[in-house]
Amino acid sequence: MAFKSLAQPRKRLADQVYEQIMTAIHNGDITPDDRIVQEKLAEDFCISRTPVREALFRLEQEGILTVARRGGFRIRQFGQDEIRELYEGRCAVEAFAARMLAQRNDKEINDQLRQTIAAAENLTEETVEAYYNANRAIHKAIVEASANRYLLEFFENIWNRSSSLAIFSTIRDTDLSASLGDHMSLVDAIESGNDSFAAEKMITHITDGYRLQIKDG
Amino acid sequence: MAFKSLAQPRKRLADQVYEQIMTAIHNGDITPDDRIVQEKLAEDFCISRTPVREALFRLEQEGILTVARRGGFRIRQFGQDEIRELYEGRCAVEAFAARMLAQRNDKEINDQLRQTIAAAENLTEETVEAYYNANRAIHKAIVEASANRYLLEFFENIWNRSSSLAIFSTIRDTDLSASLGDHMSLVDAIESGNDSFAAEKMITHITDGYRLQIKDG
DNA sequence: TTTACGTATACCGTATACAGTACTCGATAG
DNA sequence: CTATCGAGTACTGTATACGGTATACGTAAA
Repeated sequence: MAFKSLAQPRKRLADQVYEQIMTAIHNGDITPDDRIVQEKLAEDFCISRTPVREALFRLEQEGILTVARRGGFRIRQFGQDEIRELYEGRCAVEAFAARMLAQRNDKEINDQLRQTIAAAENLTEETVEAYYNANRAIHKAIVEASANRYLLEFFENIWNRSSSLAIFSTIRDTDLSASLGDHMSLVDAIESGNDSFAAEKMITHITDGYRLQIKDG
Repeated sequence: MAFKSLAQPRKRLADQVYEQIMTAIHNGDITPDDRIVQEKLAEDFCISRTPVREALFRLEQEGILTVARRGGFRIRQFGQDEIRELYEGRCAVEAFAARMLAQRNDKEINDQLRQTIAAAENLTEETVEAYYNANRAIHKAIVEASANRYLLEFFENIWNRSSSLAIFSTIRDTDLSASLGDHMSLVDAIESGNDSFAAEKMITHITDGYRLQIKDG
């Protein structure tokens, strides 16, 4: 007798609300101008305010929403300073991941990374959205390979904040190919086994992306 | 007419509960064996379950509490793997802070750091607790000096998890002086202006602490 | 027309109520 | 004595109710 377990862990409504808002932000269904109000949202979802409340607070704590005056929340906006700091945060996390990978220098992992990069860079459509997703997937793969749950947590923390503005993807089409092509050389650096070199390669890679970003804005 | 503003921003009960639990954990008033139950806690505080609930979820999200079976929460325990990963997380964050400081190489900041370190290392009592606080203060000062809110956020995130076990302070008395003395050389490294060197110096400093930690456990 | 003020309302925080789920533990059958 | 079942209970998640605070808005005075 082999039944599939249907015990779903923690099926709380708040989680679903959280997800829905997250994707709504990602799709642009919620813009930075919109004011998100507990009561209104609860009514839309046809549930009570309690779970909505919980989801909103979580999103606030993660820096995705911010309290609006007149009550309610808004999508958090970023000034140039904060964007720079986000990139610096990325450097800290991802450079150390690269460093760890270089120290380990595991052929299997490196090959796997190459495959992931190749697959991700093979864009079916050349939109900014597609580029963003590919770029994020590649960088996430690197952090995941480092096998450190905190690095991964911080990675997601940083990138999730950008979902509203797609901060890390505001790059003109002309720059796409150049930036994408650089990823393989990250693995080259890792494969050298020189951990400092790998870390610095990652930093310059991210910093290059930042330069394109500010040149655009 | 000059009255003091009594508008207190966001004076929610949940925040107070959060703080209380946090310090209770820090003081050891809540041990990892204790099971924290919403109803019970609400009764202790003489408030309803709603704000307690909110505080507990926040503590869970921050990785300080974890759901216990039979309901309720308990203090999150760490295996050796997770402790190593915490130290790696520290390396990522603090090494990059050191790197940024070396790049800036601002005499005023460096001098300020030296002063902070000297003040913190001047322990009035030679307890592990005192050592922990001094060490944390010093490292926090470095990250604060980097002036990056995300690095600081991650720093707090990591260190707060350790408050239960005081993970980062389980060092025998004999090692205290050695480990404390090393902090000034961190500033030396920053002052060299060589950013990679500063980063690596921080990594070895933290790794040394980790070695002491595992030798102890 | 502008300013001051009172009232309505929008929204929130907290308390309470209710229903469902998972564990405990004792009783009963083997 | 061990295993199975069922009632009780321990907690939770969600809904609802209530009171308070800040904003919006209309009205009257200058």
